[in-house]
Amino acid sequence: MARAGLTPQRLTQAGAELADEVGFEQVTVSALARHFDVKVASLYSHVKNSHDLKTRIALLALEEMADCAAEALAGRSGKDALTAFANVYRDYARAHPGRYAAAQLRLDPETAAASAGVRHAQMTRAILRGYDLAESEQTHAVRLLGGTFHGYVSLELSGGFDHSAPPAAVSWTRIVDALDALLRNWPAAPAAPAPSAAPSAPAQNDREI
Amino acid sequence: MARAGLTPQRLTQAGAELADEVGFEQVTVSALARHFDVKVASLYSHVKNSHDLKTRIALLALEEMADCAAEALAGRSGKDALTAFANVYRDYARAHPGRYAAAQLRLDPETAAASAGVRHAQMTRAILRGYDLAESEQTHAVRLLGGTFHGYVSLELSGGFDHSAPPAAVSWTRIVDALDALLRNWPAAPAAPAPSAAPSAPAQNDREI
DNA sequence: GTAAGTTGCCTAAAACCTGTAGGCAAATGA
DNA sequence: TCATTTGCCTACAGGTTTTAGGCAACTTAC
Repeated sequence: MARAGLTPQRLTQAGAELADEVGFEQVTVSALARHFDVKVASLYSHVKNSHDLKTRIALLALEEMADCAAEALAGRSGKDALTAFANVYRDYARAHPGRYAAAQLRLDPETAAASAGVRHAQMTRAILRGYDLAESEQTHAVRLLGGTFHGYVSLELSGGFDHSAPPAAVSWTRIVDALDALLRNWPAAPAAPAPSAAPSAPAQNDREI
Repeated sequence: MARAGLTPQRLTQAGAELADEVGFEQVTVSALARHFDVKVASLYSHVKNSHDLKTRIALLALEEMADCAAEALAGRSGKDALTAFANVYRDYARAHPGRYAAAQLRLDPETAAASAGVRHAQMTRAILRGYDLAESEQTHAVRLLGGTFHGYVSLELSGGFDHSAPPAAVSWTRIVDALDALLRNWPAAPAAPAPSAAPSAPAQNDREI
């Protein structure tokens, strides 16, 4: 019988496309086998298991996002860079919701460390060079940007902004403006507490619900 | 034979607990049946199907989060309210990762409109009363806060901050500080573009990757 | 060109999850 | 007590995951 020409790369690519069409959750070894018109068991020579397949799709998505971001950042700095970076993030998620969901897959530490997620974080840090932040504040700012971009896009994709005005794109622009303003006027860190002093701001809510 | 005393409520509650133990993804009708030491088919008299079960867990989580937030907000305003609200959000997610994941389930519009998610959004808006924002900017600010809180917590839970200093709790505090500063110095909206003018800032990246 | 070795896809089968249909027994209530 | 409702059951059909082992199609070496 003719061979289908399966490879891990082709499976990953097809899996990514399938994810964008029907959602990352629906990407299954069976569905992929149907797509290649091949028996399910055949795929197990190319990917270890279902989780391996999903991980490969996640890594592909992270790679693509980092590539887009790198291209968008080239030659830009300051607010221009921040805006370009933010838009790449949102545009990618909207164009490729399945891959974007894949990129959110929790990777085991070694895989994550070897992924393009690291490049992404480095680029976020590079953007901050256009702002005047103390070294000790940079990680906080990186996490703020990462969290905000991811959170906003994630809420938008899940339909959270669908039924209220204004359109999500308008808020997005204003939010990037606001983050730019925030980075230019980053609040001073509070004085470090004396070593033996009680914590200055106890958690306000740590009870079990 | 003795009856197990199943009800939709008990199933939902047990499902929520199971989600916190093994992850929302792993909550299945079968697993729940095992928990009650009952045959799988028996559950289908109480919940319509697997999706119905998950939706009920999501609604429970949204309800609990809104209750916690309401309690934390009582008697507070300004930065105090912002901090309390933010901490409720993060603390709930850390204490109940499975329920938190459930709360992210995409609900159909009617279900979402009837859920406690609405209350949550109203509380966010209430917090903004402590700041001096133009009416037209409030929705943007609500979306910024929602996105940032959700995004940060989501990244933290998925382990994104595990392998870098400082601890996630430290950045969290600084980020809430920064958001407070931002809300107190919200940047002016740019002048509205003339009706027939070209868009002032074309998207920087809308190509297909 | 052909024999040997490798690779690729196959069949078969076990285990688990979802969901439907119909049945019997326990609870309820007149 | 008898009829009805309710709750959990058995049985079954269909789908996904994963392993084991087999044969045919490629590749390579002589």
